[in-house]
Amino acid sequence: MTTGEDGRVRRAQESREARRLQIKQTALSVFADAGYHATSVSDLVAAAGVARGTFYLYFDSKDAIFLELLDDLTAQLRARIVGVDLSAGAAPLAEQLERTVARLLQATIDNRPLTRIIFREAVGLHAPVDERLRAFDDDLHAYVVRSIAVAQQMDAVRELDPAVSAACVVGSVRELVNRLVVSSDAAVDVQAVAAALVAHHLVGLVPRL
Amino acid sequence: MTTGEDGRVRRAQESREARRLQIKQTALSVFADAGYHATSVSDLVAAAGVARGTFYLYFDSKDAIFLELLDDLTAQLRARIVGVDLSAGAAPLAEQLERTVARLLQATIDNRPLTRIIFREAVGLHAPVDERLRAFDDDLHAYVVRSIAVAQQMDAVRELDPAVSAACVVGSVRELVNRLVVSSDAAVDVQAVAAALVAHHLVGLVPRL
Amino acid sequence: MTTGEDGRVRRAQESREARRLQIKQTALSVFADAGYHATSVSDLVAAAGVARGTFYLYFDSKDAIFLELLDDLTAQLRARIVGVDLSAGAAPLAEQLERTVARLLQATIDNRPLTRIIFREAVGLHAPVDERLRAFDDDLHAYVVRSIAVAQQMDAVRELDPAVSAACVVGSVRELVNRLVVSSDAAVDVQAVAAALVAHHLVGLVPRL
Amino acid sequence: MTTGEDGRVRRAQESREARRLQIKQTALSVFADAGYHATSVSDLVAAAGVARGTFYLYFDSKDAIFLELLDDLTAQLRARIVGVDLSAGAAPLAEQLERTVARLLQATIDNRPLTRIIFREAVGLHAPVDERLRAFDDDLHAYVVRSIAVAQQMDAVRELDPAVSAACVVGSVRELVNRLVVSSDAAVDVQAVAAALVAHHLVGLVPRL
DNA sequence: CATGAATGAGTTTTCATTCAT
DNA sequence: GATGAATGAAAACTCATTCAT
Repeated sequence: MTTGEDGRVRRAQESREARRLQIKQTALSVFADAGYHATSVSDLVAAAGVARGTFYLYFDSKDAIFLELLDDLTAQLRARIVGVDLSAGAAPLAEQLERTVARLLQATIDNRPLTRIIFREAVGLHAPVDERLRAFDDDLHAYVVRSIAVAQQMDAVRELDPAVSAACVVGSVRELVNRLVVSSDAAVDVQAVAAALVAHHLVGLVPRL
Repeated sequence: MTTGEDGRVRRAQESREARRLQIKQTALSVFADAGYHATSVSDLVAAAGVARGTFYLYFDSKDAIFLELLDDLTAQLRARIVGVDLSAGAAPLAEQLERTVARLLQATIDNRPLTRIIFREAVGLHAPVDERLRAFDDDLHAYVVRSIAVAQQMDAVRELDPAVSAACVVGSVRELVNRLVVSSDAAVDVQAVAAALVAHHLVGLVPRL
Repeated sequence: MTTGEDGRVRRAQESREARRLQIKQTALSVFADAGYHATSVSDLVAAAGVARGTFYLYFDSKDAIFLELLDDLTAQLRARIVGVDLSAGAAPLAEQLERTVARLLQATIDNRPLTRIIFREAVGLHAPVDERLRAFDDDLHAYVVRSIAVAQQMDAVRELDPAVSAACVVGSVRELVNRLVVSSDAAVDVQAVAAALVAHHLVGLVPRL
Repeated sequence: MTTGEDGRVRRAQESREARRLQIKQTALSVFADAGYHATSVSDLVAAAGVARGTFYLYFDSKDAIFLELLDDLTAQLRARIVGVDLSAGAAPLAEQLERTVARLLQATIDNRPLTRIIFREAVGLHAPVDERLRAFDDDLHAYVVRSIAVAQQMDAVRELDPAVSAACVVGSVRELVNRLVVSSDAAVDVQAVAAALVAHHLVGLVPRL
């Protein structure tokens, strides 16, 4: 192998990646518009401007490209979640939680098409998709359960059932994403929503005496 | 027409209804196991033990039977929701809410297969299904928003954003149904879960000073 | 068998015939409106107000009732055709022919629904129908060929090819029936059309010197 | 694009056209043998030796290919009809008409399978087919009516009802096509038949004094 | 005789995937 | 690597006919 050939190989690989990305991006918008089932491979290749065979050169199947898009979103969401810092000198708990919730909401807004796909019809498509979504949901739930348990040991959180409270928190975020991102095109005041959500869960509906 | 013929007509109608119900029940379990898209009319008739044509004698289409099953559940759930009574002498708010939540959870448990279908893949199937689920979700949300607003006027509920708080409540119920009914076969202590959920939303996570 | 039973048997047979006729008449109008292929047995029994099984008590199949209706028309048409009388003292040839043509046209007008069915789609339905229509057409053609041949021997008709001339006569009648009865609902001056048709064929288009 | 690629594209298009034509030709013979209704898409693909999907790659539906075949024939027939030239020095009227009739007959003989389909069952199949055949028949009739009217003004044609005479002419051609092309496989002396037909209509059956 | 629920082979059409060029 | 014609299994749905009641 000469250096010249290395360069050629590299350029070829870059070109491959670019083509792959292009197909993926156009697929994302087609899936978001029409939905998974209503989207055919014909639609994907037409949108990407490649031949049917070319599609299968880059992706194993219609499912495979959908799973990749799905993994992209869950990876982004996971990256947005950071643990709370309960040490002295850290920012107040409410503020920390608000930042995490706001980051999550913003990530779903930034990926509105994909979020829509997942919320609107990803579940039940078939096993691999279900598994991923279940796993993401479980991870999120487990993370909140752990956080609550830790806080309870520090007497920073009330002695409620951590599993139920965690489900309430996760379900609240999910529902808000559904209402704000999936079912509507309106602009969202992410900070305000995050603040209201955190306040709701921290202090509850009933006013203190 | 003689009495004897009336009897024949009646028996025939009963038999028709029985057959209809049988097809519907078996369809329910097939849909719940395999999902809407993965279920073909062939699967439905095989499960019901009738010929293809017989299915179409009782239902217009695969969609039609699915919509009927869907309407059955949402009707049941709607019937479970009753307003709170804030007048003097009424049962405590928390207790009233716990009862409603427990009734809802129990209804979903009693209809586990159908609940699964709806939670797992009803959304995004196609317009009529989406409309019904959106309508149910919106009704639920609007109901909670109104309840919160009334309670706020009586100073029984804190001045939080009612829309966000309602989303939190609805989302919490939805998530718990998802975790307890859809993703698991385990028995559920409905009363305990309802109590924990209500407590979470009423008093919040942070202990009072 | 007693006389009383004979009476019962007779009444039963009359009732059978009446029911049969009723089914046939309603079938006629349904076939005429919707066409053979677009008419289902369901349509026929719904129109007759009998059960599906009852239909098969009186007719072997959907084809069978159609064939009967077809035979009714061809029988009527055959009865309308009478030979010309070329003996001295008979009515003029033109007048005799006009009467036959007028009778034929009138018969198709009197049976407009059935005529429509046959002209619009009977051919090609399947072998038995085709055979009957071919047979009727051939009979008509043969009759005209014979008539022309006889007239030629008497020097009453020119030395043209009798087969071609017969086809012209039969085709002319057929086309006029098609235009006047099948494709239109307008009233028809049967006498005038018959006269024009006979004149056309007897003296031709080119004026004599 | 290089010349080589141009060549590939061109060959591909030629191959596409060839395949399309092959399917169409085999469909023609299947339709002609079995009839439209008795022919299923399965029959068409079996005859063409292609997969079911391939058929739909080239034609939208069973109706679509049938309509194409139908349009092919009516286009051919329309092209065969030319107006008569009544100016001084033109060929005799009878000769001109004989040529047109002979051309029409020959065209139907050359397209025997398609002619059979259309004569045997095209009418009443459904709206689009009916419209085309009605339009063709009406065009033909209107053309003959106009020709007769013009000739009448020049005193070249007798004062008969042009609509009836036109129906006679069109019906005669139709009937002869039916007898010679549809109902028989025999060879036809097109010239002789055309001459006899024209003579029949020009001078009529009754000899001049 | 009359009924009408049940049948199941048959229809048209779709679409993810392959492979020769 | 790229192409796109070809595949064929599978889908939803229809309807003439039968037969137990």
